[in-house]
Amino acid sequence: MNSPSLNAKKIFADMLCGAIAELYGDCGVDSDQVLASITVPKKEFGDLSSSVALRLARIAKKSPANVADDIIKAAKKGGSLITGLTSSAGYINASLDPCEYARTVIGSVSLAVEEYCSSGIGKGTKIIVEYPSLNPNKPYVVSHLRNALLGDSMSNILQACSYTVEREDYIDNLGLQMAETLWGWKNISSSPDKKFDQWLGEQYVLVNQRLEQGGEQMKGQIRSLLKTIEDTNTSDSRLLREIAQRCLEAQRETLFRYGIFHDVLVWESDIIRARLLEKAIELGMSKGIFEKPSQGKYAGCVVVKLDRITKFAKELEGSREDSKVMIRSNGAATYIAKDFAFHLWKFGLLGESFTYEQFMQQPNGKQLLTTAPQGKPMGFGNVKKVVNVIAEHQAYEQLIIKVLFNLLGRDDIAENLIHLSYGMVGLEGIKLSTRKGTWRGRERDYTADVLLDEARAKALEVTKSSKKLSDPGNAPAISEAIGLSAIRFEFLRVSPQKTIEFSWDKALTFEGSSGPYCLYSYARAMRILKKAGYKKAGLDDQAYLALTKGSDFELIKLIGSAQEHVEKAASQYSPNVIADYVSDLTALFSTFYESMPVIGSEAQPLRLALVDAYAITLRSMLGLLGIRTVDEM
RNA sequence: GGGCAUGUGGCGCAAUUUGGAUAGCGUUCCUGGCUUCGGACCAGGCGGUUGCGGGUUCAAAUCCCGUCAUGCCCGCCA
Repeated sequence: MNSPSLNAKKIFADMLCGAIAELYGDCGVDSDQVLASITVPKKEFGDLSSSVALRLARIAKKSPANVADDIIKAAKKGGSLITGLTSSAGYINASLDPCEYARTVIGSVSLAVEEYCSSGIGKGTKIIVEYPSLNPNKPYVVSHLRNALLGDSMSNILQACSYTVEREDYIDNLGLQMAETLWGWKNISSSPDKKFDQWLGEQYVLVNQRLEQGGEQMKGQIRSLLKTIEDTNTSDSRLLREIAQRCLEAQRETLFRYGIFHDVLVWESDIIRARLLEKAIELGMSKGIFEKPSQGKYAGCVVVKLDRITKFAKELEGSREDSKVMIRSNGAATYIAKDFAFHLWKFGLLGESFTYEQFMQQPNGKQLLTTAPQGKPMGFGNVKKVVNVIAEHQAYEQLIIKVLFNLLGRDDIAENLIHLSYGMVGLEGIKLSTRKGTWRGRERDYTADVLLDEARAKALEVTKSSKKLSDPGNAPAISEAIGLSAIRFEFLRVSPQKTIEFSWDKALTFEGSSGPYCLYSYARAMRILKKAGYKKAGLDDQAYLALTKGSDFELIKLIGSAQEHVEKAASQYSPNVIADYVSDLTALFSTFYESMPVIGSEAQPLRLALVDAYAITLRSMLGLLGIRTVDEM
């Protein structure tokens, strides 16, 4: 979809460039800079504004105001869209022909419908988004939810930009946490009496409580379990995979309720089994970036020396060690080694490697696949770009992976490895720990399940007394959608790198800039269309003459910039750009709604088409946040 | 010791990447507005030395230097 706002800017930029070339020749201000100088100003200054004259003032040795006037005089008309240029305080302001621009915007929306907000910038590029990679031994709590929602929304946004997206979830089924979980399974006599992930998470807390009370014997048992689960042929490792499987299925129920889906699960144990790790170590040895010291501190280990890096020197300055261990002296791989192997695979440097089978059918109609020993190759991986949604406290580890690619001479890959880092979620003064069990609050558990239950319950209080529902029986389903919108919006409106002090009450706010307000706005728009018996049809040019230069045109301009916002959200890896846009859009619609009657007005055909364009745009932008609209509430 | 992130009206955020007009939005508080398409609403008002100090520039929340505060990280844990 071509962006109407970007097209308008380009026309304006071309006019400016022509004039600048004529007046100043090759003055060092190129067409990209001219385009970048154009913004949407406050409406009293016009529809578009360029600050390029301010920049040129020095070169031209004139005041910015004179430069602006000269450029306006020299500018040739570039079609009928831009009707006039004026200067003010050195800025060059352009006015758009409202009817023509409205025709472009409304025409584009009604032609493209659901595709209206999408962009082609990622066409032909495969990309992996990995999220949330929660260990399969606990329920989702609010802090994990941020990861899952960011990953889901980011995937939607990249898809809207025509990237081919693989949604991947890494299942960390080896390691200490899982060994502890297995110990609990074998030594604490209790059987699951609730949702399995919740129950397993509670067991895990019990194990940790016992560990704190000491018990060298217990610690020894866990250490030995840690070894046996790495060997895929032991009964313990098979038992643990079953436990993990059951936990995953329970966790999926939560994710599905939140509308979060994946394409493939990649198990840590399969990385070992498929010999990715071995291949990675061989590659590192043969390229000379790994070494195996026979003496000194790292005797018997495989390490990577960090003193040969050609990038990232600043970030690693002052690190306490100049080497990172890949393989321990006892032969066990470190987390970083496995992650490195995984990333070599992601970028296609280790070939196909995995086989897959179906894990389950998802409610969105798509299969969820999983790596598996007796499956078949499916062609995942081998992508150009990787986005890892991982908490900020793992930034150092993510940096090391980039460093390893740098050492391999593959800075191109390092640049395409994106760590979508996000800040931690605090909870009303409590630091959430799944180990200590602080997610089990006094009044409630701070799990994603409970949060959505409460959000739905709060929505239901309002919805059940609503007189607007065509069928009161729909209230529960509508309330679930409203509750979900509140939560998703609350998490996604903040830029990822900020920490969130999560408040149960604030997340369930339905007023102001919030998910439910967006849904409410959508329902109002749908009501107008329904009452008017709106049928989609092309508007004749006469209908556009009813346009004013008030909130109707402001709304059209904002709708016209949807793609630009989607592209910005994608290139900055910031779903909050979409949330901000949706806030502005809904607020502007309210202004329009209050000040410009639709039904019965002389402008009815135009305004109905505008309401329809608004509804389509809002629906697809909310869709990028994973928020689904309801027609009534 | 070093690195990363954050710091913007009482509270929660945007604008910082690419310097540009009076720093926007939500909320709280105050004042108005429902015989007219949905009040989960709208209009108006109060509220800011953009942590602090320098520098660059015609122009700094934005760039540079320094500094303070908060959080996280620098393991043969994951």
